[in-house]
Amino acid sequence: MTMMMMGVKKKEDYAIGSSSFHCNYPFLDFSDDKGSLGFMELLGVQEYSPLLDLPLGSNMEVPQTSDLKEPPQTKKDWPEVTNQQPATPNSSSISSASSEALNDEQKNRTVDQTHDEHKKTKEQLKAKKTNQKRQREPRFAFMTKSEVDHLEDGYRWRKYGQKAVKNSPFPRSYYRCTSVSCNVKKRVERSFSDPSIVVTTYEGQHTHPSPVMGRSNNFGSLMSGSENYISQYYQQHHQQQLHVDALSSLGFLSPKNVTFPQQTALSSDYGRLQDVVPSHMFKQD
DNA sequence: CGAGTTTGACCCGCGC
DNA sequence: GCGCGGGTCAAACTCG
Repeated sequence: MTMMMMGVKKKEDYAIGSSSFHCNYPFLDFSDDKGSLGFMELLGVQEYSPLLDLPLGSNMEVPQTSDLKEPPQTKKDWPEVTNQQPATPNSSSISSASSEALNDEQKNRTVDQTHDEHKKTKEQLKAKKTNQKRQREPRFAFMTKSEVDHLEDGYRWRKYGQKAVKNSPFPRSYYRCTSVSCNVKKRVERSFSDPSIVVTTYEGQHTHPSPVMGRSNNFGSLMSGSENYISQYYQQHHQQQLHVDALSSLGFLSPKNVTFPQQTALSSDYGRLQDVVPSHMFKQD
């Protein structure tokens, strides 16, 4: 699907909520697709250094950087959760109901076994922690204006947690890619300062193609459409190869097919999608 | 019945 | 050492 089929409108064509911040990012219209998204605005892409967990390309224009909940952190160990599940889920769980049904001997045995398992797991984790320098997966935060929290992006996700965010009425949801051996995670949360903004943070690389890419897919369309814009953005910041790698790892674009237009094609107001997409591609009302 | 969600408990790092 | 907050686990639950 192309950008034209998807429809692109200028921001000023929309009035969403009470948001009043200035934005130079593309505004994508899904209204002529059959999906339920309606509209979605890509507000910014934030990349994080895998080593320091600090945002890269810090001069990127993001409306409200405080919306990106990743605090600037120094070298901090990154929890190594992938493939570190307890070996025996059943024995590691302590259920009061089941414990009551057991006699004392069985209870003690079960508890001992449970403790052993916990101890084992902990020791294994500890050993790994001390022996391995853990490295963070690259992370990218997408700020989008959307009516829905969990945006369809072409991959299947399983929610594994939800936490209340401090100083925010909106919870943060944790998702993991459902594909086996794929450890990509993402966090989704709404901005406290502007509830119409959804901040999606991706972490890791998909080890498989998108299961639904190729079919009519809203977010896939968005990313294929906005990849040009994003690529150009990073070209401006001399990080094109890094970002191409990153986006391709997320399944958003194919490095082979990426072409960078001439630098001169970019105006000083490079953030506008209008500047990177021929004007005839815009749907005018 | 399998896949996905909910949710309380737990772990861990960090700041004080 | 302690409390707080972020992140994850996993049993219970829901849904198709």
